[in-house]
Order: sequence, then C-alpha cells, then structure tokens
Amino acid sequence: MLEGLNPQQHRAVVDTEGPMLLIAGAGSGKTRVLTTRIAHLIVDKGVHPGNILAFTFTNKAAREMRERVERLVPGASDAWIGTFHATGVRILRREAERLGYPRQFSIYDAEDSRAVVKSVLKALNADPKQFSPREVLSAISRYKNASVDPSEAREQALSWREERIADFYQDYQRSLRDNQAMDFDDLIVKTVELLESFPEVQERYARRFQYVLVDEFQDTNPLQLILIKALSAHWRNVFAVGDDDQAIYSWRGATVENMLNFEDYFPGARVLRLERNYRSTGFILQAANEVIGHNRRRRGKKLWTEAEQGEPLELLWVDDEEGEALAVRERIEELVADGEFRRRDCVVLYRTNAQSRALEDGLRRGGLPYQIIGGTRFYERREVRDLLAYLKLVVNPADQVSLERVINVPRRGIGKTSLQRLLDAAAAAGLSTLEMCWQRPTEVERACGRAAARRILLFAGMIAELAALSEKENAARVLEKVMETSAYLDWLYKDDPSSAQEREENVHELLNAAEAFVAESDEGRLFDFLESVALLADVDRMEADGDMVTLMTMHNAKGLEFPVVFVAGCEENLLPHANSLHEDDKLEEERRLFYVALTRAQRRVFLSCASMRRRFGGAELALPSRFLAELPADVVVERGERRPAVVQPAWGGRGLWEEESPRRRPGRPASSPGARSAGPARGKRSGSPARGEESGAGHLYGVETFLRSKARKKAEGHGFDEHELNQEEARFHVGQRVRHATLGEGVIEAVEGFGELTRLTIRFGEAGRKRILARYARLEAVEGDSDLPF
DNA sequence: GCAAGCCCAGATAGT
DNA sequence: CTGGGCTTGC
Repeated sequence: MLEGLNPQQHRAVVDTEGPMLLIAGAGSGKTRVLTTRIAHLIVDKGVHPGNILAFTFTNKAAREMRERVERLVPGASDAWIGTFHATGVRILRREAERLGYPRQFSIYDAEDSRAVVKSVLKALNADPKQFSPREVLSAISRYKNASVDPSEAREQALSWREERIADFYQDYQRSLRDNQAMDFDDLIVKTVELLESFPEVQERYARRFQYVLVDEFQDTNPLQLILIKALSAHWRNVFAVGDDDQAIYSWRGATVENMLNFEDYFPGARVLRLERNYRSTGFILQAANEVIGHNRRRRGKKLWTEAEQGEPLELLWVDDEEGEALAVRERIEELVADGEFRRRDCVVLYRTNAQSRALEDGLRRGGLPYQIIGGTRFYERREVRDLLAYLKLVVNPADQVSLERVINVPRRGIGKTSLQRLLDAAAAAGLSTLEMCWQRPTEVERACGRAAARRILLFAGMIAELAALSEKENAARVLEKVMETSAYLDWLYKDDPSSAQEREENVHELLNAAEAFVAESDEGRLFDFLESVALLADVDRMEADGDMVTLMTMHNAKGLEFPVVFVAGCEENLLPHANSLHEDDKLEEERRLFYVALTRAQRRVFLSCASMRRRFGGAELALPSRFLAELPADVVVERGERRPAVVQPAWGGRGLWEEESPRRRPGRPASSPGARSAGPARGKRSGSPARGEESGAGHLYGVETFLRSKARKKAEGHGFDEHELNQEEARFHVGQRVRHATLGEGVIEAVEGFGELTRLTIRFGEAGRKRILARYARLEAVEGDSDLPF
C-alpha cells in the first residue's frame, strides 16, 4: 500500500497523530495520499472505518475517494466520506428534532431560496430598486458562511441598508423554519448550531470521529472551519490538505486564512508540503509556475517535475467566438486523427457559462460529441422542478414554496386571488396551507368561496393520497403517480406544444434518475431521493463513459485532470473577469483560476483569444488577457494571427490592433506573445515550427464580413444606401476620443449597430459610462486615440 | 382566471 | 437576445 510513495507522501500518510496541514501543489498526488492514509488507518492502525470522517469538495470526489479506499481495503465503505453539506444533512437527519425541525425537512435550492427572499422583500415593503433578491440572497449567504446569525447581523449593521438586510435575513430564516426547510448554507449552519447548543451531541460525534480529513482546505470558509473543529475536538486528529494557489471560492465565503493560520486554529500542528508534480509536462508546469509567480499573497512554492518537456502550449488567435469554437473543434479533430488522443481526453474550460453556447454550437455543427457540465442544469428545468416540487410537498406538507409552485400547475383554476385568500386564512389559523385544507375545509370554503374551495380541496386531497402512497411505495412509483394524477404530460403539450417534446424527454430522464436511485439504494425512499437530488453538483453528473469532449467552467474543473486542456476566452474582462479588475485580491484570484485551468492538463494546453466577442447582441472588442503576457515566451507557440478587431471595417483607417510601429501596451513586455503585432505567427525555438506557420484559415467569415452583412440588412430596412451607411460607419471607432456637449470628453468603448442605429458606449470622465445613439449624440472627435486597455 | 403582449434588466463562479 | 414581471383585455 505504501509502496511507490515519495518520502513526503509517505510521511503524510503514516504520520497520523495530531493536527497536520499538507500543502499539496497541483498534481502532487494528494488524492493518493488521502486515500492511502485512510486505508493505512484502517489496516495498519486498526481504526474502525466508521470512526473516520473525510470532507470532500464534491460528491463526485467523495465517490471516487470511497472507491479508491475500497479498492485498497474492502469493507472500508463505513467511513464517513462526503461534502460538508452531505455530512451536515447526515447528522441533521438524525438530530434535527432537537432544533425543532422534523427529520424530513426540505432542502431548498437557490431558486427556492430566491422565492422565499422575494416574498420576504414584498412582505417588508422593500423598494425593489434598492434591494434585488439576488443581492439580498448573497448577503445572507455571506453572513451565514461567516457564522453571523440574524441578531448579530442586526447589531453589526453600520448603515440603514445593512439594518434592512439584517431584517430580511431574520424574516428569511423565520420563513424557512415555517416551511420546515433549510437552504444549502443551513445544512452547515444548523449542524454547527446543533453541536454548539447540545454539548452532549457534540461530544458524541467528536468521540466518534477519531480521524478527520479535509480535502481542498483552501476553499473552506469560517463556518466550515468551526464544524471541522467541533467534530475533531476530542481526538484532535485533523488532516487538512490544500493549496493556497488554488483558492478560487472566496466569493462563496471561503478564506485562505484557514490555511495560513492553521497552526493557530490547531495548536501543535505540523506542516508538510508536496511539490513534486506527477501530472503535467515540463512546458505546462513551467507556464503554470510562471503565471502563479505573479501573485503576491501566497505561501510560495515551486512545483517541479521529472517529466519530459512535452509540446509547447499553443495560443490560438481567433476572430470571435465562432472562430474560437471552430478552432477548438479543428484542434480536437486533429489530435484525434493523429491517433494520440481520444475525444474524452479533451476538456474545454471557460470562465463564464455564457461562453458555452458558442462552443457548443461549434462542436455540434462539426458533429463532435460533447457533454456540458453546468449551465442550465437538468434539475433547474421548469418541468423537472415542477415535478420535484410535488414530491417535496408530499414529503413535507409545510413546504409553502413548493405548494405555491404547483398548486396551479397544471392549471386547475386556482388563481392569484384564491391562493392569497387561502394563504391568509391559513396564516390566521396558524396552520400550514395543507393542514388548513385537511383539517378545516369549511374555513377554506368560507375564505375562498365554494367553487375555488372545491378545487383547492381537490388538490389537497391529491397530495394527501400521494403522501399515503409514499409510505409504502418507492420514489419512482410516487413520481409516476404524480404524473398520472396531475396529467402533467398532457399539460406540457397544452401549455407549449413547441417545447413539449423536449420537456417530456426531461421528465422521462427524471423518471430514469428515480428508477436508478431506487435500484441503487436500499429502500428507495422518496425523501432520500429528494436529498440526493438536492445535493447533486454539476460535476457529479459528469459522464465517464462515452467518447466525448467535456465542456465546463474553470471552477468546475477543480480537482480534475485531463490529457488535453483548452482554455477558451483568454481575454481581458473575461479572464480576468471584468468584475475582478479593480481589486488586487480579486485579480489574484482570477490568476489562480487560470493557474487551476493550466494545471488540469497532463500533456497539451491550448489557449484561445478572440479579437471580438458578442454580448447582449452587440459586438465588443476583446483584448488579450494580461495572463497571456505572463507566460514565458518560449513555452508558447501561436497559431493563426491576431487580426485587428475592425469594428468599423469600411472606414479603411488603421484597425485598432494594427500598429504602425510596435507600441507597447501597459503591462505587456514586448517579448510576450500578447504583445506581438498582427502578422504571421512564428514557431518558436522549442516549438514545432511547421505548425506555427499555419494561418488561422477556415473561419466561416471574418469579423468584417459578418458585420457588414448585418449592417446591410439593417440598412435595407431603413432606406439607407450603402454610401450613406459607410459614412456613418466611418465616424466612430472603439478607442476614439470624443467630446459631448454636456457630458464632456470620453472614450468610445463599444460600437454597436450601424447607420442610424449606431449605438456607442462611451466612458466619460465624470459622467461615467453611457450608452447612446450616435445620431443624436452630436459628438465631436478629439485628437488622438486612448491607450487601451481602458 | 388567464393569455398575450410589452418593457426592462441582465449574466462571474456553485454546494 | 432572453426571461421574468407587470398590464391589459377577454
């Protein structure tokens, strides 16, 4: 078992007593250490598997860890291995009654939570202009992950706004409790609450877990740290594994402080490091090391490898997202044709889910099989959520959110007014809506009128029947019954025939999921099924079988590895993301994200960078990511050429990126790839020159053609002739300085539309950013272009 | 009670 | 361009 471990790994495995922090670089074999350590505890130390607790970042990671341990030690599956959330649920299902929750409390996902926040905002008369559900929700989540309860939030509030949010927080929690529901964060919050309020319970669990292991420790938050401490308090054997260079979830409340101050939180802790990388080639590692070296806030380490240099990274210059998709597809086809890689070896990573669409289209058009992780998730489809809401309601009749979702879906003539009367009556009686219906039907009739009451009571009766059924039947049977009694499929076709077929397929997939669950689990109980659904992460649904390319966000790729990695959209405002440009901490997190992306790769890395990207329908200029400039020049070769983003093609002047003399842009050394001016790319010394010579041929059309055809279409509709059109086009370009009569001087950031519809986004000094119609703006050109990036 | 149509805001990342 | 929320008219 211990064979083949390097000395550091070996020590990390066998040095089991007391707290330990393992700083494990990307690809340094930490998963192996974790699994071997668990196996070692069981086999060599005689620890009972049930006394081991391991936290992973995703269910998929948990499953893999369990399988790997099981392979080393058959019968080890009694160990508690799971995400923080899953472990929280596991404890809460046994103990929730102490907190005043029934065992079968509902778990609300983001959309359910949003519904609750919305109703809270409405009830407290919040001004929708000042408080969006989104913001409030994220504020609440931040509080929770920082372990701040509503009353503390109220006390800490420094402004009227914060006070209001604390009030919303309080009502939100009250509402969840009324619904006997917990949101995602609560799964940990309530577990901590339980352990803190009931010392005997804490003692019981802390005694039980002789060894506690935590993976991806750099992405844990203060609340999770409290949970770790509480559960390891008795034996104090905490083994935390993490890499500060891969901390990418600070927006979820995670803090590297947990790692940096480990020795304070766990006195007597030892710290070990794994710096030898077994995953990537020399070139890839060199690139990754160099990039992450630009971060200041880090513990600092340097990965090394004895692997061969391999192939240099390739930088693909493309015109726009379609060109990018095409380039990605062609490279994959090439790799597959060479026989060196399969499609399933390839992953395409991107910063935002919105980028997946163009990539997806490109792959589909080329007939290249792919799977997408994340984005519009299966369990977020309306039809799937409707049916799940029925099931949740069956399990937990107090769940108002689910009730309101389905009481009139399919339509049964229970409209807003009747529903409101019903809700009011129930609230007045201090009962949940369904209890009201079941226990006091006459009052429902009084409140809603006879006709409406009849329909409502019919619905309530249906849920009661389903609930009875769920006592003895498994999840799949109950789901079938829901579909049957609600005639859900019929309604799909009635509601929107055009989408009905696709939705029906989704419904059947849900049914399949339920069947699969029933087949796998002991009892196939409905509420266990709902729980497994609620806790699923996107990556958990990743297909291991089937030869297809995988598409996902960089965040989702954490902890995974692939022979071939594509990093799409290596552009300013995307990577680093626009929202992270102005704070150093955020910028460094973006860099870590890029680092994570690079270090997923075993053998090949392709980076793509477009000159133009479409957003909200309009065209926007894209600049090469500053991170590209941080790559050492001799580990990258370029493909295609960096074509100027000629947003105004007809005007004939120099395009934004055609420079008469190589003028250096800020922050970009001349030797780096990003600084090279347009022109045929050259293979570099270490690369394969022949490839570098290839042009970026094969685009469906250049930016120019695309924009002009679009312009012509518009012009035809508006009685412009082409001459006039060109005149209009000629007037403005991105980067141009202009003066506005009242707004002052500014720089054009984006040009959208053509002719009389030309819209300009201009950043003014004082007035900020404005989006205006060029024809009314009466702009005056000012000499000299602004130096981009803005 | 309900459907059609209009308007506006919007999309960083996810257990 | 898209989706959700609101208004309007039947």
